[in-house]
Amino acid sequence: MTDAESFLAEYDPREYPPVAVTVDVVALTIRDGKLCVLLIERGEQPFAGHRALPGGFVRDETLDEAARRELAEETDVRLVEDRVHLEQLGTYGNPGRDPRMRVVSVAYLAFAPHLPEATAGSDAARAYWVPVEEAKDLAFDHDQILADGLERARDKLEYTPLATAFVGTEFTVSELRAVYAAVWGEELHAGNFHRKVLSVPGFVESTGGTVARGGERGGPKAKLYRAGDARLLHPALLRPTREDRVR
Amino acid sequence: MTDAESFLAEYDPREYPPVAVTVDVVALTIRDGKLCVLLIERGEQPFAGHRALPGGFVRDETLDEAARRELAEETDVRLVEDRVHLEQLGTYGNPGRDPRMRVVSVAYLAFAPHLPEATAGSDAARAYWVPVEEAKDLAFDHDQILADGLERARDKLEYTPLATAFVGTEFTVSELRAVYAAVWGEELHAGNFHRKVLSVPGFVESTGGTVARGGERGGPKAKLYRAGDARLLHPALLRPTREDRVR
DNA sequence: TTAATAGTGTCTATAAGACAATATTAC
DNA sequence: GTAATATTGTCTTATAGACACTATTAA
Repeated sequence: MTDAESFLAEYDPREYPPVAVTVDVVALTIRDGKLCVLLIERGEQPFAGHRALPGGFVRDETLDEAARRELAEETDVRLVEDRVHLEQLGTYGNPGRDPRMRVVSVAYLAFAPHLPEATAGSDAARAYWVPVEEAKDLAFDHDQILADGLERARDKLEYTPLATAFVGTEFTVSELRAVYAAVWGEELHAGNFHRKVLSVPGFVESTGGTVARGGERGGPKAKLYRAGDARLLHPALLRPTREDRVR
Repeated sequence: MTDAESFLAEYDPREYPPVAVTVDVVALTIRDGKLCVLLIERGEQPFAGHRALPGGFVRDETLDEAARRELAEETDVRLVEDRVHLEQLGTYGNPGRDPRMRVVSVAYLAFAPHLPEATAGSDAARAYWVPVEEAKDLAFDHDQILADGLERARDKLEYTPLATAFVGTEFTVSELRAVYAAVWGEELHAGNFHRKVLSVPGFVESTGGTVARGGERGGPKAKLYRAGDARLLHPALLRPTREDRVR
């Protein structure tokens, strides 16, 4: 009798039915100033024809590795390897969330700088970026997972340098402000934002350079920055109008 | 062929080995001014004789229900049903974290007001509260899970009214301050803390009453408060000396 | 009375937000 | 030039933290 067998013998299989473990990934990026999520089109039942978050079974690997692998299978591997921030979001395991059997899904949240159309992966023909406000009626409980992911992203923008994960290695303050605007869904005062970002120790550091040319319709050349070494923003960049979220 | 069978037939069982799903609970309370965690003594291999977080297999129930059930099995059910705050902490599934087979554990974090010695549950003889600084060398990866739970607790005290989950339905500002001191591991200035707590809308509301008598060694009778309706503290009660945690 | 604790007042430095002003650049 | 944008300045209000102070109560 192996360890695994004696372990399994401890319980009645009827009381502990077989469980499958999957990972699902909420991958977020910003395209054309809009916050977008990576979705796939389901071909089979259940939820055939519906859109869903990319995901799949966990193999002989860590959960983090499984999430990174699933993401790499749907988008450009090269980009995914380097600069994608990946963190665990939560685990969803209600009985019945998958009609076929008990499936416990560990959801991950990924933040990526502007990515090209997802066409390089193996299943890439089925994967595409969708503005988050258009991502409705997803398969399984993926509407809930997406909602939780968005809430997490909005929160973490406040007190972590996460916004820098959505831009290139060098960026302007305006680009960073556009990230906050896209994720929070509201415009921010340019002047106050600028001063605030530069006042947080370790959030950004100057490269000394500037962009090659000003904006499309005029304006000075903006200075370039890179991400600093801060892991937490202090003071934080709090969202305006928290009142509705407080009670 | 049932749905489950066809589902399982999609993959090679050698590539997707069987997985067990468990819940583990980091249950925290405050006893004698110290932050304590509920631990059990393991009787069997592996890690026989080691202490571990309470936990067990997920049955035909939600993950939340599983966590609540496991907690109830180790402590007083009546108390657990009402006033315990329970939230998902994270999921731990590295291959090899359990030497017997692949086990994915969904960890939960529980906050409870001062609880009696854990003696009422079925396995209660093995369960006891341990000051967190003495909870070392736990089984499996439970040291890491506990560390993550403590970090989460310390963070949430800052921007949520979580501290009220550690005290009774009616409490004094001093009792609340003792919670912060125990969880953060540092004393807080009584006067500033007092004014700050009362200034956060919805954090606490006055009951109109006071305690029956002052402190052991003198002092006025403190006013009593109950938890307010705020779900987020604004402004937050930030920990002092964040510098070391920022970089 | 004494010591301990609850609760308030005050002052300073920092931060947030409103808003104005200046500077630079594409067209 | 004109319009757009980057960046800085100023002012008001809110907050954090240090510290002093008063009030109340058990022993």
